[in-house]
Amino acid sequence: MAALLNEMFEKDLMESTYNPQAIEAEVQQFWQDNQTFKAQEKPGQEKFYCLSMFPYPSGRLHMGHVRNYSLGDVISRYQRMQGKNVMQPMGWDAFGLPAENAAIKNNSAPAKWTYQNIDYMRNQLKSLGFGYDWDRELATCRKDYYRWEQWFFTKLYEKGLVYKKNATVNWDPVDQTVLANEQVIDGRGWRSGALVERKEIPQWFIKITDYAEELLNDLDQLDGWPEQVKTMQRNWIGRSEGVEMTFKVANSDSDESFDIYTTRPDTLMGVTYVALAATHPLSVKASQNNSALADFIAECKNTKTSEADVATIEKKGVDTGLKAIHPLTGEEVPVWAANFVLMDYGSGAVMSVPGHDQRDFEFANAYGLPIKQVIAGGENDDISKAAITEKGTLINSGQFDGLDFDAAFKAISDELIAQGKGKVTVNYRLRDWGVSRQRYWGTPIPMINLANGESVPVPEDQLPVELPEDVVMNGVTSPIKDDPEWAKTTYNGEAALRETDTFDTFMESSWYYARYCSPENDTGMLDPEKANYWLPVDQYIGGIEHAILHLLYSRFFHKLLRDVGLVDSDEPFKSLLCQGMVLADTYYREAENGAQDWIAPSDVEVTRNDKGQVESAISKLDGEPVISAGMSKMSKSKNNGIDPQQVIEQYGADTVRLFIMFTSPPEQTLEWSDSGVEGAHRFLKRVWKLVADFNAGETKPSLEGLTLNSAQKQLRRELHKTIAKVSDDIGRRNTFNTAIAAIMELMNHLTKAKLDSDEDRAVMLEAIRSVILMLTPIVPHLSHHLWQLVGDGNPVEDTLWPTVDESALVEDEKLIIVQVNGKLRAKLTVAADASQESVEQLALGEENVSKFTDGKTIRKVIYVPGKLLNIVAN
RNA sequence: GCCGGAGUGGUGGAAUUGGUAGACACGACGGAUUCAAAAUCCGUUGCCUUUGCGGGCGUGACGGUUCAAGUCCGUCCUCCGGUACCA
Repeated sequence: MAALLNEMFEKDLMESTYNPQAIEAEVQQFWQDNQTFKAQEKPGQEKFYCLSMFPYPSGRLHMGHVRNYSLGDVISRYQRMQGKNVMQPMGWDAFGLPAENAAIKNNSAPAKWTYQNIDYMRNQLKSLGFGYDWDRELATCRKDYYRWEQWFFTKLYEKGLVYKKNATVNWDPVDQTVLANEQVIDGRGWRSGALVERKEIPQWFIKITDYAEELLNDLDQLDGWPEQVKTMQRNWIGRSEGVEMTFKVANSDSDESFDIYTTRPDTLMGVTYVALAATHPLSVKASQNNSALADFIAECKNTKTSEADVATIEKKGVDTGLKAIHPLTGEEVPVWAANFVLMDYGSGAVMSVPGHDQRDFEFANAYGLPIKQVIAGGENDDISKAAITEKGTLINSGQFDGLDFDAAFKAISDELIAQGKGKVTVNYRLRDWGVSRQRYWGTPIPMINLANGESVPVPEDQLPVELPEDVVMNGVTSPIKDDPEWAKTTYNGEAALRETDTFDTFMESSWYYARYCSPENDTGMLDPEKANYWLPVDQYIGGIEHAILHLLYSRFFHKLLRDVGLVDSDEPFKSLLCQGMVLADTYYREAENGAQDWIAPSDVEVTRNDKGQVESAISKLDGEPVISAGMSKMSKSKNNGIDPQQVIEQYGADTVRLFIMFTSPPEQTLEWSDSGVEGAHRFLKRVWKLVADFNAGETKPSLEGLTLNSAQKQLRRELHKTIAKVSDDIGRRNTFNTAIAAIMELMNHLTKAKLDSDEDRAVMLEAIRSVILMLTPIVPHLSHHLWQLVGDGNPVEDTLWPTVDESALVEDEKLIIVQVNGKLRAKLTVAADASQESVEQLALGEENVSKFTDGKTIRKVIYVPGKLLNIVAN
């Protein structure tokens, strides 16, 4: 008797309270012991490679990571339940600037800081229950990873895809160092405070422009990518057809000239001046006896390098005194130096047509340069206020008058070609990829600089060029640049120096997805057989902020890998999902100096009025009011980060995952809400209770041979409608929020259902099992545990997704919406096979319908079968 | 500046192909339970109007197409992402 009581007590304990901490630890142990997520090539089975963008090991996971990886895990687990052979790996994008900054701050080495962070964050990922194959883990700062990147770069060099040229950087003249754009604040170095200058230094480039056409065209085959991302990439690559032509300099002794490119050769007769970059060789030469120009060139040194800055600065220029000869008219036009023309882009010179380009128009007005109209503007023919930028018919263009854009393009380019002064070309906005960084914590560039000034790749047998990890950061210079010994080497018996620059960290993140297929391979960059089994990635998930650079570089790298024979496919990522940011409330107080003192949302209490609107916010610490500043991205600077760890400890990983997946659709921003988290937790408790209540009964009857009443049939219809919707939402639409809403709706029906008869219990068991299975990708710990109680004896991870019973969906009645002139007037329930006439008859018989049709003529009746009837009357 | 995206109740969001605007959830309000509270359960909840049935209005702004517009078109506003060395 005592034993029985004890057993009942235990059963009761097990089933009446939801204790996520205990369950989650136990289930995670099960996955580890059973190697549940170890992935192996299985040629007979359909594979699914699901990849989330790997994190930078910044210290702790933030909510953006949790969101990204929850999405990836839900998709992985769903695909597994579709019977696919799923591989989901994880690793670390471990090189980068923050490690150097942290090392300087903490007086330690970037490597040590990085490895500590990786260890901590790996545990955090494990506590969230993500189904990764940890055997494939990689870190890009390990030499067994970056050695292959170095090897690959030397291959690209041999193929002629790598070259060296001068390029502009942000130079801190006090610290004598190169700064990232991020390190330039209001034009000054973030540490030294010195005014930052533009400086040209030699750097390595990879010829991504050789692949511009293919990178553009292959976007068309990426059906699984969001249209907006493809559009952004197309615009970034920026293919244009135009004319390249040569302008000769008039008043020069030698035969000087410069090239310009234009997509609007039709406006050529409207050129009234040309503009050169301040650092263009011709303007530099002209400045030798022109002090105003020399001053201007010096001033332009302080223009920042980022495009956003260049595009928004006040447009300034100085007359160089040079004259250029118009290639067709032979007229002389003034040559100006301008701060908005950059030497790094194109030829460093542009033709200016103030009549038909708004920037040129404003510049011409500011400096009193002539404006000539050569395109008829139609309705908008007034060029006194603005340029006419639309295409149109040529005027004031001599022999070309009357031509439209296409005809003018052809006639003018033909004329230039005939005179040997120009040609029609295709141009790309895309520029070659500069991969040199003057920083320490990155992959050393495997090149050797010889005494004669030439550079050669490091021979294969000397790879990897190892980055020393045990270093001291002085806060300014890279330790490998500081160490006089590190660069010393020999080449063909002669003393030489290694390159001390390191790669752009986008290099490492451009091929990690392929390395996961054979992470331990030490005889090659990839194992082609394994790479071709898994690649391309079936689903890639990451932030929209990577829409252009990372994704374009990875696509480029994949084509390079293909062209050296390492992979067969053309594209790395079949489908792409871009998730939005995670926001949280922000609160502040004005400090005495007027600055904003940001207060953590967890320290703030909000009071609401009886409509639920926020009335005031006070600090929990001192009870004094604080100012609410709305939602913004979780960040240190706004002190509004929510630590995933704390939420996991309080509610469990399943609650965090459910809240994140439920609150917003994946592409949108997600607004953190503590009460929303509680709501998610409440739902899981209701699921637990439903299963516990069912399990308190003894029987688990099968539906087979039972006759259901209409309420039971209705419940089964709800269940199978839900299965259909959830399958579509997760499998096709990636709208996990509506999938969860549908399960919640079903749960609201289930908690009201009876459990009196075998039939009731049979229907409920089917429903409970389906609910658990549908929740498995989202809340895998709870589902695993509940499946042990009511499942079929196999682990839930090896169970297939529930299927829709079409026969349960059949409805014998339909709801018809009745409108008069497009306004809702009645709702009718009719037999599923009712004819249009009978529906019309019924509708017109409704008092609330006839009220609006009486005394009017029915002009038209629109009937959408089984759905809607609209009576048009006046 | 340029490229891309978003804007719907008090709040997050739903409405999938132009066909019931507000599913689901949070909050708020009312009730049950409780000595009391927490937890839980039940109900109400876009705004205005109406005893009720109902009616009018309503998806950032203005205009248009349509029997019908959150959804399509045009013009604009605000916010967010990217802008090549943050990752």
